[in-house]
Parts: sequence; C-alpha cells; structure tokens
Amino acid sequence: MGETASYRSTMTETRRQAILQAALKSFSTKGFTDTTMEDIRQLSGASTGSIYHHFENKEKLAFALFVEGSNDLNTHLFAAIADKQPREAIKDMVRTYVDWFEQNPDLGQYIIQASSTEYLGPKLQELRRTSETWPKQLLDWLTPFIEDGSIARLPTHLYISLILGPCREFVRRWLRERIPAELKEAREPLAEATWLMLAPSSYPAKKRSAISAEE
Amino acid sequence: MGETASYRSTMTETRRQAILQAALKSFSTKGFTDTTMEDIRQLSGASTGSIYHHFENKEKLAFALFVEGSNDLNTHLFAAIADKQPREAIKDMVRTYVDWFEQNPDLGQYIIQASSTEYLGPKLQELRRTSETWPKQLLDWLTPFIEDGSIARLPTHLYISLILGPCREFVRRWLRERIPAELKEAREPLAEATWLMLAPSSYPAKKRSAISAEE
Amino acid sequence: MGETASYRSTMTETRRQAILQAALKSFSTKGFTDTTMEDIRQLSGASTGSIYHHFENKEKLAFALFVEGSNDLNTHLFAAIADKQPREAIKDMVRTYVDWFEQNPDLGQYIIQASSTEYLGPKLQELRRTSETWPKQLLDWLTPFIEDGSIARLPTHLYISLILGPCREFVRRWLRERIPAELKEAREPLAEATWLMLAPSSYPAKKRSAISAEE
Amino acid sequence: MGETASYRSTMTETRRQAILQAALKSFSTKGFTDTTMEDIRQLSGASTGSIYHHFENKEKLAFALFVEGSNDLNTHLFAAIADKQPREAIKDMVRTYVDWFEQNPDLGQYIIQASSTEYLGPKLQELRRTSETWPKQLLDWLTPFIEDGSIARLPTHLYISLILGPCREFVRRWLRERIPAELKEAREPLAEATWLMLAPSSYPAKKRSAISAEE
DNA sequence: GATGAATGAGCATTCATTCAT
DNA sequence: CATGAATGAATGCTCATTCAT
Repeated sequence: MGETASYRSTMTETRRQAILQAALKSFSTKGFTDTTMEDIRQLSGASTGSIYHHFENKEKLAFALFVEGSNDLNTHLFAAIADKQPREAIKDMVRTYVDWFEQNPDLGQYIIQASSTEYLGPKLQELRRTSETWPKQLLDWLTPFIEDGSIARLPTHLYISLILGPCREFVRRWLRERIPAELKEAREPLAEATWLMLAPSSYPAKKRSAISAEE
Repeated sequence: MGETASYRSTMTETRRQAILQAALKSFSTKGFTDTTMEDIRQLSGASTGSIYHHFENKEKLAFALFVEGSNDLNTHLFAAIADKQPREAIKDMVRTYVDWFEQNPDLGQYIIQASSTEYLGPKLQELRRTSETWPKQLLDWLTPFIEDGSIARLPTHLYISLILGPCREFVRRWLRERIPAELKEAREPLAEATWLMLAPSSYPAKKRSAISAEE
Repeated sequence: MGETASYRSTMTETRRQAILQAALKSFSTKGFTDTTMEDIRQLSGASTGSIYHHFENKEKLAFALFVEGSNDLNTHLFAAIADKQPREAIKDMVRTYVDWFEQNPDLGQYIIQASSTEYLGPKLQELRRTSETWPKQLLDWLTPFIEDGSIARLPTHLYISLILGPCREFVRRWLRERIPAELKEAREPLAEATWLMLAPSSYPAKKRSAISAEE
Repeated sequence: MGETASYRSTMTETRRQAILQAALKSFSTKGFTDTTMEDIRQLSGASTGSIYHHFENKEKLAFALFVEGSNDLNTHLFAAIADKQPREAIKDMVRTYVDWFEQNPDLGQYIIQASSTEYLGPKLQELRRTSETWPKQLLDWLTPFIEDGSIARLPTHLYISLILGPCREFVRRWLRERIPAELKEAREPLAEATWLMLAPSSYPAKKRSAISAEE
C-alpha cells in the first residue's frame, strides 16, 4: 500500500496527477455521482487522507478536471478560428473539435457528460455557466461575418446548435466504441456538412432571409 | 403480475400515474442518482410501501419512464417520415423532434439525460441499446434514397449525427430556459439547415464523391 | 390468482390447511424470522388478506404449528411408555421419537428449530415453556422406577439429556439429508444405547451410586 | 486486506474486539436475524461506519465469530482425546465439552444456535460444512479402536450422535439458566453415561453384532 | 505529506399489518 | 371469506468527510 518513497520532490506532483487521472477515469465512466472516493482511492493508489490533502473535496476535484478540460478545449477551438475566413474557420473548428476528443477521449467524455447533466452541484453548475461565456465569445466572432453576409443570417441562439450539434453528437457516439477509423472517415464530411448550414450560398438569396422557408 | 391493464381500478391507476409523474419530475431535474425515493414519495403523495408495490425498485421505475418516453418519441419521428420524399421527410422529422420536446419537456429532458449518461445500471443500459435499434431503422429508411441520389452519400455513421445533432443540441439548450418563442423561431431554420447537410444539391456534382474531398 | 370458487364449504378448511402447509414448509427451511408473509402467500396461493383472515398474525401462525406439532409428538412419546417396564418403555420412546420424525420431517424440523432458538418472541417463548411441562411429566414417570432401582439414580436434570440427547442429535443430522436407510439402520442401536445409560446394571452396584465416579 | 495481525495498533484491535463482543452478546441472545446492526452499535459503542470499516457486513461478522468459536471448541475437544485410550478419551471429551461451555457460555450458545439453524446465509452454511470436517476426523480417530474391539461397533453415523448428543442436549438446557452447580453435578455422570454407550462391554459379547439385534 | 480508523447522516428496500372493496 | 393496494417503521449498508498519529 503506497509507493516506496524515494523520489520525493516529484512524488507530490505525481500523487496529485495520479489522483486526477483516477478521478477522470471513473468520472468519465460512471459519472460524478456514482464515482466514490473509494473508487478514486483504489484507482490512484492514494490513501483517503492523501486525496483530501490534495483536493478539498469531491466536488473540487471534479471542478479541477472540468476547468482544465473545457479551458483546453475552448482554447483549441478559438485558436482554430483565429484570423481565418468563415468557411475555413468553421471547418477548422469542427476538425479541431473532433481531433481534440480523439486525443482526450476520457476528458472529453467527462466534459460532455458534465455539461449534459442538469444537476452538477452548485459549484459545478456555476462553472458550467462560466465556461459558457464561450458561446458568447463565439457569437462575437460570428457577428461581423453575419453583418457582411459571409455567414447566413439565422436566429441567434441557433448558431451554436448548428455548429456544435453535429460534431457533439458524432463525438458522443464515437466515444462509445472509440474506433479510430470511423473518426478519420467522418472528419472531413462533418466539417463540410457543418459549413453548409452556415454558408450564405446555401440559402436562396432573395427576400426570404432563410428564416421562414416555404412550408 | 397479470397486468392486463384494463380492469384496474381508477384509484390504482391514479396512484401509479402519480408516482410516475413525480419520478419524472425529479429525474429530469436532479437526475437518476440524485433523486431519492423520498423525493418521489413526497412529490407523489404515496407512501414508501406503495411505490414499491407498483414498481419493483428505483431502477425499474426509471426504466418504465425511459421506455415510455423513447418509444413515444421514436414513434412520432417515424410517423413523420413515412411516405414522404426525403426533403420533406427530414425536415418534418426535425420539426417533429422539436415539437415533441416542446410538448414533453420533462420527459424529454429525462430521456436526453438518460441517454447521455454512460452509467445507467445494467437494466437501463441494455434498454438503451434496444431502443437504439432505431438508428438502424433510420438507416434502412435512408438507404434507397442514397442509392437513387436523392440524399447525399456520406459515411454511414454520420447520418444520425447530422440529422439529430443540431436539433438535439438545440433542444438541450432550449430545455434549460424553456422559452417558447425561441423554439418557434428556431423550428423552421433548423429544419432547413438540417436538410442542407443531406441535400445532394449542396455538394459539388462531380463524381458524386463529396465524401473525402479536400473540398 | 386464487381458486375457481366452487366447492365452498371445504374450501375454507382447504385454504387454512394450505396456509399452514406453506408456513410449515418455509418455517422449517428458513426459520421463523426469515420467513416472510410473502413467502407464505406465494407457497399457499392465498392472498395477504386471506392469510390474516385465518391467522391473527405471523406469530400466531407459527404458534399454531408449534402447538400442533409438539403436542402430537408428546402424545406419541407418552403413549410409547405407558404401562411398560422401564427398559422397553425407554427403548420404545426412542423408537417412537425417531419414527415420528421420519413421518413428520418438516414439522419435526420446525419444532427442533423452534425449541433451539433462544429468541422466539414472547408468545412462542411462553409456549415452549408450556410444552415443556412434559420434561416434568417424564420425570414423574421415571421417579418410581428410580426409587425401586429399575432405573439408575443420576442427577435429576440429566435424565432428559440422556434420554433425548442421542436421538435428538441423530434426528437433527438425519433431517439434513433425510436418507431413509440411515434411519432404519440406526433405530435399534440408538434405542439400545440409550437404555444402557439408564440401566442400573450398567453401573457398579456398590456404594458409588454412579454419581461421583472415580476420577 | 493485509491483516497480518501483529502491528495493529492497540486502539484498533480494541475497537474490533468490542464489536465482536457486542455482536456475540446479541447474536447469542437474539440470534443472527434478530440482531440489528444498531444493537451492535450501541453495545459496542462504535459508530455504524466503524463497524463496517472492520467487518464487511453483518454476515461476515457472524462468520468471524463462528469460525473463532468452533475452531476453539474443536481444538479443545481434539486435545482432550489425543494419546488416550478410548475410555478416558471419550470421557475427557465430554468433560472438555462441558467445561468449554462453562467458560464460554455466550460463544457456546451462539455456536449451538448457528449450527442448529438451517438457514445461515450461503457463507455461514458453507462454513458449517467446513467446520464439520471434524466429524470425519473424529471418526478417523475412532476407527482403529472399533477395529480392535475397544469401542463397540455401531452404525457409523451414530457415533457422533451418541458421543455428543447427551452433552449437547445437557449444555443447551444448562445455558438457559447457567447455574454452575448443576453443571458440576452433571459433569461426571454425563461422561460416565456417554462411555457406557460406546463400551464394548456394554453389549452382549456374542458374535459382536450389537447392531441389529432384537436385543 | 501520508495513513486509515472513525463518524453519522442519508438511502434504498423490506415486511408485517391494515382496510376498503 | 377473498383480494391486493396502502402504510410506515425498521434495517442493512454507503459514502463523503474528519482527524489523530
């Protein structure tokens, strides 16, 4: 029980990482509520006391993971659109989204789950809201392009659903089996298809600003 | 045990329904694990024993709700595409999806949550798999149209993500605030946008290989 | 659920018997505390209400069985010693004991269990005490023979243990497997051996009245 | 988990012992099923969690007691017959049996109860079977003496009932009141009487077939 | 920093019993 | 007499968290 205590200095950071890894593994599989500190204790090899030494409580631990994860994802996504024209920006965002989940499947699964779950405990809830400033940031990025007609004009609250809906859904399904080939195969078509929904050229240019189509 | 469900006294059926309603309310809000039988007891007005008289255990109760919900949704979705040409079929499916959630917000929220959660307990997990024969059914419906070129040819496992991704994402977000106007406003553009991803005309007509193009 | 209601008059008695049988089966197998009214309901085919119509409560039901059983056994045992000389009386008592359990294995198992268990609930406890007037009766029967020297003089509270100990122990073990042959084979030697402990001739006749043997 | 049972802090061992003592007290009085963890909690002064920290569950706790108890008893009994001639061996076994119960009345009562109860839960049941290798060991000890005629030849499955039946029955009764004097008084006569059933001299010397005689 | 014993509120579930129909 | 829905106290057990060593 416990390591053989030699490489001290790194030890601490090691422990902390081991705990985070263990927590992530379990959270992504069983979800926050169904993960017990005992699960984490066993997976990490740390003692109960040690876990609480590094993290105030279970929620803070989940919090740390969520912050780390969504910040990293968001950073990647924004980097993908920076200084690009809409078409390539959107397509790169989708590609990046998919790639990020391919490289961080556990963290990704955890984040997706955490953001789907309605009840996260006050702290996490608040954080989700925080981390969702990014929808706003995305809209800010979109606006000029909508104005100048290089992105179709649609109901405001629809953009995020259109941009992220397909890849979120795809990734969610992919995470179940995690077969690399399926992801490679889908990446480009997914980027292409997503852009189609935003491309102004997809919509008849006339008066009908795409809002209330015939029907 | 002999639930021929016809000569069941009204009181009984009433109780049972009250319990189901209460469970739904709580499950959709707090999720399965964080809902206690005590929550359900108080919301339903039934006694502990009565709940267990009607439902073997908490999981079976959740199960019953999930079955009822997803079957109903699936039925509606398939009715929406029956005997229609692709364009209207897909658009109607999206409209129906949105409408169903508008009319069944709690049930909808519960179902979305339940199908996102990786850990559902063996029973629910199995059911989710069962209820997901419907992806296959949807593919069966799509196939002839893909063959005759009236729906774009894309990687197989992408269709569901494209068709359901945007509306799922939209609905998930909508359920947070449930502002009717936002839903009305988004319904048509959403249907239209979704179709764009599947319409053959969206893709360069060339060798009909919009699949793995550098575009 | 339930019978087809035709042969009414007997019906009632039938039900009652079915309940008793079911209770016996379960009590003898799982013991009083671990038998639930639900067990009895299922084994008997009666409804909950019906069981309570016939028996005030679980304890009364167990009570009824215990009374019936131990009275019957005691009656047989006393009939076996009536008007006989000690040697044949004791041996016949042992034979009768064994025979009775052969013919009433479930009831026998239940009684043995009930009388071994320290905690029976106040009612049953009291009953056990009642039914144990019979040790006293047995002693009354023994006394004259001890006086006239046809049964060895031993500490009073030892007689019952000597007479019933071997056959009780044997029967207890036999009930586990219930192999008829083993019982047939053991019957006579058991009777014989038991008598040896009581026969005055077994003990050196002198002053040492067997009470404090050398040692 | 790693119970090397040597470098265990005294406090801990104290707690553990307190729990075992409390459990024993209650099990021997009310039986396994009717003892609640709350009973044990109050008697031991431990918290709920502490009990479960030391014992996986109620059954394991009962198990631990049963193992400890029957092993100790068996050890004493075998020590009593080692290297002795039949007559003194058997008599010493009986004396030891009685003595052990005098010194361990609670543990003894619990063991007697546990081994009489037909339903013990799978684990205990299995253990009872294990701990009953000892009947076999006893028979192994007996065999040579039966062969050389220093113990009477009787049906095999009868020996244990004859040797243990009287003292078991006596002890069972004695445990109800626990009056020391009665035990002292009975000890020797009991040992003597038991030997009578096994002594070859008790049986007509004829063809050495005391087995199925009309006597 | 690490360990693991201890805590106790909280939870799902059981079960004898009641009672309206 | 029979039925089975309803009741609610009781119970075994879980689990996040604390704290002495």
